[in-house]
Amino acid sequence: MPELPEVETTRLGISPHIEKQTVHSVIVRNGKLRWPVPNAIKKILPKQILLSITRRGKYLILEFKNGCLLIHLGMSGSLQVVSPKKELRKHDHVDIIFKNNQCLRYHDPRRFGSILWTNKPPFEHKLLKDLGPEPLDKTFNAQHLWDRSRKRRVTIKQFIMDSHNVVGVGNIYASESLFRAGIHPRRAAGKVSLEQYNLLVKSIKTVIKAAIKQGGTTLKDFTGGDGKPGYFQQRLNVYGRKGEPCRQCDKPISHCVMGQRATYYCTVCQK
DNA sequence: ATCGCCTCCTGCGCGC
DNA sequence: TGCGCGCAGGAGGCGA
Repeated sequence: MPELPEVETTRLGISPHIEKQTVHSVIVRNGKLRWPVPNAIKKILPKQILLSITRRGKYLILEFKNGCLLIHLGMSGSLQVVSPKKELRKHDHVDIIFKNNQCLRYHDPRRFGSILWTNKPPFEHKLLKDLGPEPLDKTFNAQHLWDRSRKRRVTIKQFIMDSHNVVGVGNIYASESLFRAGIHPRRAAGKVSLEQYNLLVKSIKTVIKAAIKQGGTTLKDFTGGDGKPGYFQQRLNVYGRKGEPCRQCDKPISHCVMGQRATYYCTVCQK
């Protein structure tokens, strides 16, 4: 389950091999992702130069002269740059082969990810245009969350996982940052004070920065591709630790389901 | 406008 | 050891 740090690490890993390169061909072995992979890309992309790879939230944006490829890794997706001749694994659904004999290979067992094409500027695309700020941007601050949360009754956990409020806070980081901020995940977003949002924003930034740093050290080899997601290396305080002692107070970590998502917290340290 | 539930899919872990 | 079942999970879509 790639979180934002894994997506950013992926971007940094693949860019040097394929940026400014010309597409030779596209192979779609299984286009049944979250949405169908548009057949048109097989015609559109060849001979086009990949101008840049950027990121917005968990979307990778591959910019070409006449449009953009938007790639989301979903839960189990990954991208690797490999030799086009490299033996296929199960679930290697799409190859974008470049004239420098490098192949961008999309792998996704659960097929929750997506590969889309848009002719318009990418930020006008329906999936990108209403996204909230990047968590590490200065516009992501306590005032922003406080303003958006007035009179909102959704839980604070669901609120920070909503990409319209801030992008890149996945299920793991939501539990972890709420623990760091001492906020109970079930609190109504509208009842969280500005002061607490200040703590929460700091926590989110800290957790994500640490993960990006980790990702950079553990996922650097994108041409070989045996990297493990950064957060596996991270010391998790609550996520997946149901019944284990809280690292701050020793009380067993609690678990519940919120909005269909596993949620972990400490009833003593989080109010 | 907001909220809560559903859906896509496979691998894994658990129980027997 | 092997089988089958149930569940997790990102996030858009939809009905209430």
